[in-house]
Amino acid sequence: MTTDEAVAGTTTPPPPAGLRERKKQRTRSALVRSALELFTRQGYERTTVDEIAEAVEVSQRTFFRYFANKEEVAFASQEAAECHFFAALCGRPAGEAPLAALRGAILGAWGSIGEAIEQLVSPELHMRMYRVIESTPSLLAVHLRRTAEMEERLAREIARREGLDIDADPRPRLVVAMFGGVIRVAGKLWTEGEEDSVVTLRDLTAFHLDYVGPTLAEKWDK
Amino acid sequence: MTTDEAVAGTTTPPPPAGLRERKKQRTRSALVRSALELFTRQGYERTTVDEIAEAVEVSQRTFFRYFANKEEVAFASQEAAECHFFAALCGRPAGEAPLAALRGAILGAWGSIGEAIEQLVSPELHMRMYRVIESTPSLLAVHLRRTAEMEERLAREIARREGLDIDADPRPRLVVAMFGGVIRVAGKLWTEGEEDSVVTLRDLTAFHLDYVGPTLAEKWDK
DNA sequence: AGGCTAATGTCAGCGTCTGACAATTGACAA
DNA sequence: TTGTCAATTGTCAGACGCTGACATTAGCCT
Repeated sequence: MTTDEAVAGTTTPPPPAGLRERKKQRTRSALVRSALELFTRQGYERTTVDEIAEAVEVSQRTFFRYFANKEEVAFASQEAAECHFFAALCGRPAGEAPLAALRGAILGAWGSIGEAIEQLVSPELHMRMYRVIESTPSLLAVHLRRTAEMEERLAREIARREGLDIDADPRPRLVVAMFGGVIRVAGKLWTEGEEDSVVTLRDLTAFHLDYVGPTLAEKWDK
Repeated sequence: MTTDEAVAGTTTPPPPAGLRERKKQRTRSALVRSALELFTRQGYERTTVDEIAEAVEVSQRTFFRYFANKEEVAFASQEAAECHFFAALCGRPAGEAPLAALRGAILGAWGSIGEAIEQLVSPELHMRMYRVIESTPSLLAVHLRRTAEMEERLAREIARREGLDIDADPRPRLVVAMFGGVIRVAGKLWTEGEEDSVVTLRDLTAFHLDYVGPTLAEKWDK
């Protein structure tokens, strides 16, 4: 491991990697793009893994070497967006109260969502896929589990910021649970609505976040 | 439909039904019991549908006539408990504030959880299965989706109680989302803990509910 | 008793996913 | 450049979840 990686963690590694590595990345990207394209066009259940693999001209077995299962490829762009959001939270000023930091992070992340994923898929495809996820029972289930995992990470980060022991103080998990609930409500309403743009989702999120009021929102006394 | 059913909704139908019906109920119960027994003993993934069917001496095809998929049988006792809880909410006094009603319903339901399910499986098995669900990724995902569906029903009931239009006022969904988040945190801590009893879970839930404070907790002005 | 219908069993087949082994291809040094 | 090594991929077989179609069994009702 180089010094760079050791310090910066998951920074973008030097692009001119070996031919092998680049080929792998291209195959992976192609699989994601073809999969999301097929999922959004004809539905998740009506798309077989064979179809996806065939579209990229690899074997089915190769698909399962890149993705543990059919669901995983459906969340590829979500994964990128979530990493983006989490990084945004970690970048918030230390003095900010927990809920304010979460609010700032999500609104900022929604604002610059394009940058984080456009090298993988277009923002339009990403958003269409989000709708497919919300309206496909099996995908919705996985989505909620992934969300729960993210909330656990968020709670730990909040606890770290506040200098609290996450196993002794329930407040980090509670404020994150509240926050997550609000995000879900906003996202669901957006899915059911007409407007497609990311901005609409951003505004809707901000509006709903204002409803939770002062609970656990101010600075915590230790 | 008789007058009885029309008034009482899902009341216990007259037990002396036809032989056919009783046989079906026995088969279903046997499938649930065998399934939960196997799931809790050797794990969900390591149990095949064939095993379950074989234990009850029916064909695999028959299993899938009783349950749409392998997951469904895993949630049979949860289903009963959830119905019990929802009924408890509907029975709360009309004057109670939303969060207070939810709180009263869940604590009451946890208290009398046994009655609702002990005719299907033992409370111990029910609780052991809950732990399996929380610790099995695929089941956890489904559990969270089911929870989300229940929260939608709860939000509608809250809106009804308060005389609000659920599509116009976000508060019913928000208070339920908050509530659901708290329940999840409590349930998760209980799963990770040592204590097995239902009482522990009940107390843990009550304790965490007290943390959400006054937000959306008081009576709402229209 | 005998016909009707619901419940069950059997069979074939699709789709997801995995292990094993062989074939291919990039990486790297002699 | 070429040969060796290791990583990537393809092929094959098979387990498991799940479904439609059809035959068989068994409760119900006159």
